Amino acid sequence: MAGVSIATVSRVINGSASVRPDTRRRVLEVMEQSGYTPNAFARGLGLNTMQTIGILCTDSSDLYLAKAVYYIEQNLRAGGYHSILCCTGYRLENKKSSLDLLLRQKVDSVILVGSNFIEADDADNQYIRDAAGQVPVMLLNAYFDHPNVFCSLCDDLGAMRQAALSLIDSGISDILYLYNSRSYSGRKKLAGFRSACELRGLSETDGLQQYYTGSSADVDGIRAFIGRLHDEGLSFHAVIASDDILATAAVKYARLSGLKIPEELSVIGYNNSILALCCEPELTSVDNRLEEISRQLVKTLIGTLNGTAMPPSTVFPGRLVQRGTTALPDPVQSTAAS
Amino acid sequence: MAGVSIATVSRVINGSASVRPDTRRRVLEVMEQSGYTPNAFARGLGLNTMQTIGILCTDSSDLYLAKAVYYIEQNLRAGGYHSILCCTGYRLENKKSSLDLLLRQKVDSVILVGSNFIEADDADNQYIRDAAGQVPVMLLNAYFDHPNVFCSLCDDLGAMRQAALSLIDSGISDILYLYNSRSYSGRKKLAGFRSACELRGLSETDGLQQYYTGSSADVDGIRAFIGRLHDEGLSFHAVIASDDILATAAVKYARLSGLKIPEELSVIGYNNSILALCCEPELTSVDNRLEEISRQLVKTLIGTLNGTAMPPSTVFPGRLVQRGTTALPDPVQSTAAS
DNA sequence: TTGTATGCGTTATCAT
DNA sequence: ATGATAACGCATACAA
Repeated sequence: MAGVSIATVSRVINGSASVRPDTRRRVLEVMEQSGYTPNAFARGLGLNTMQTIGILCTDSSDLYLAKAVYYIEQNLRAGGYHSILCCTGYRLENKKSSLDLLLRQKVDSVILVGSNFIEADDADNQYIRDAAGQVPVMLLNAYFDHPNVFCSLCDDLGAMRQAALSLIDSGISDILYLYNSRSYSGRKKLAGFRSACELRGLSETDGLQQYYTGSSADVDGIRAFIGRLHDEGLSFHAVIASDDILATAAVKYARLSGLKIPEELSVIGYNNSILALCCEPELTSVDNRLEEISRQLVKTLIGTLNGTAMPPSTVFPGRLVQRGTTALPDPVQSTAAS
Repeated sequence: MAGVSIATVSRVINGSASVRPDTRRRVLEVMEQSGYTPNAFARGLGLNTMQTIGILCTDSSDLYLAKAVYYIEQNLRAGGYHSILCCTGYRLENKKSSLDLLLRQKVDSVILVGSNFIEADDADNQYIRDAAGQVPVMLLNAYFDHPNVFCSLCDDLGAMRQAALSLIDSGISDILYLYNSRSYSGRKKLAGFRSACELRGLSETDGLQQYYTGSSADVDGIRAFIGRLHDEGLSFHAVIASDDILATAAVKYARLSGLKIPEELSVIGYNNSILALCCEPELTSVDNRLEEISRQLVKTLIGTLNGTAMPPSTVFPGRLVQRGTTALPDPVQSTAAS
């Protein structure tokens, strides 16, 4: 002790104005040379917060989710918050128990990364409503209308519709839509594709909307799946995929079938990930503004925690980044993957 | 309160044996219907732990590091620990301050993911020694000999040497070694390549060891870099890369130059990542056993925290997974990327 | 088997 | 401007 009471030390730590400059200096000096550090647990107990946010995601090794987690963590830390990560997998029970685990740990908020947390059957979303009763619940790229639930997302429907319209208007009417997720976002993308078809009067496209059930890591399996579709008589001159990896597989399919890209087969992916650049030719892909929606999410969160009223939902437009797998007129300027 | 003292409640929570079954039942019942939850902060203060591990990594959106973080988090949670993630970037100052941040948060241990935390100048590693004075420090795929520092890693040197030897013994002596990291692991891989060259009497290969300084996300830039090397007169019939993305760029270079793979150019990557499967043809790549070393790391950590003596270092062998970019004799069985 | 009482290291309220 | 002291909610040593 530097001849001063515990209360004054606390005031120095928290930068209270009502402490004489030389007293502050003396205390800081002792703290320095004694290597003193405030006990975070005691602090947490007193303040009822340890400035920690729970990040839930189904699989942080997924290309897209990993980037999202990265951006979120960066922004949170810049805002003075710690990030506790929890990968839940895709089973509802695990999502629930993981969320509970975080709430018991008394995080200040939970961020649900990716739209896999919004179930199609609304009764299954009760766990989200419950959580919102305790802390602000943040949704990245998903939408859920409920008090204390905040969303930051890309207009996947609009972006996918625009991508499809671009292809259709360039003269291709037999487009295979390939998807592998029925999450909130997955449903929106599909709806966007359908919307484009309707707008252009392409009504009989059901057979051209194909759901791939296997692992998305099995690129060759996806390629074979596309090959089978063709062999079974499906005719298509373009593939729009809900994810770059599906699109990559489509490019491999074309190569192994001797189809020229984009002359005989156009391909559009989604996410504008590193995979788009690894492809040959490089993939045209929809950029869904992951960095922006992540930043906005954290901004909304911190505002909410500070008691500021924040918009319950922020939507960003997508952007089609054209590269070598399409030959669209009036191409958007190509940019590096984010 | 269910007619019982606070001490008994605590005993019930912690599963003490000395509490009558019907008392326990009564307490649990009240806890259930009142929605009681133990306060994690108070618990942390009393026990001096919140069962939390700090995970440090330079960039959790990196393909390799993201997978590592994923495996580690899975194993930690299975062991009853929470994971607090902190992405530091590549600057030493930020690594130090991030580590301090975690220690002040009173994590039970820190895990340094990837070998970017071991500096070439040993004086710069003092921050690791300091940390080891407070908590066990775990290193994933790096080596550092110091009390209370534990390592779990792949024998990158041996794996890379074996990969190079395989190529050389198949008759290719002009191999371009392409790398983009001088981390501990990066240095070991380079040493492995050099060792193979020495073993086979290929002494004049300095010009064939090329360091790429640009962003690893710039696939086309890497491809162009390789093209320049060729244009400047460098002759090579194989490329061994320290990372799958560099290898992917080499494959693109070959395609755009009209070189047949593997007849005119063989390519070997490293990490056996999803990129290896996205390539056409698929990449031969070194599997560095990320899942195993991650599991071992957490096993060692939990043992240490439980007071069990654990080996300071565990090394796993690498494994060459042969695919379409090489035509090696006696091929190892091809498997899916992990 | 159960209850009482103390300590954990802060923050915050109230005096001084 | 500073000190004394009461929470904060649990675990635990000790008493019963």
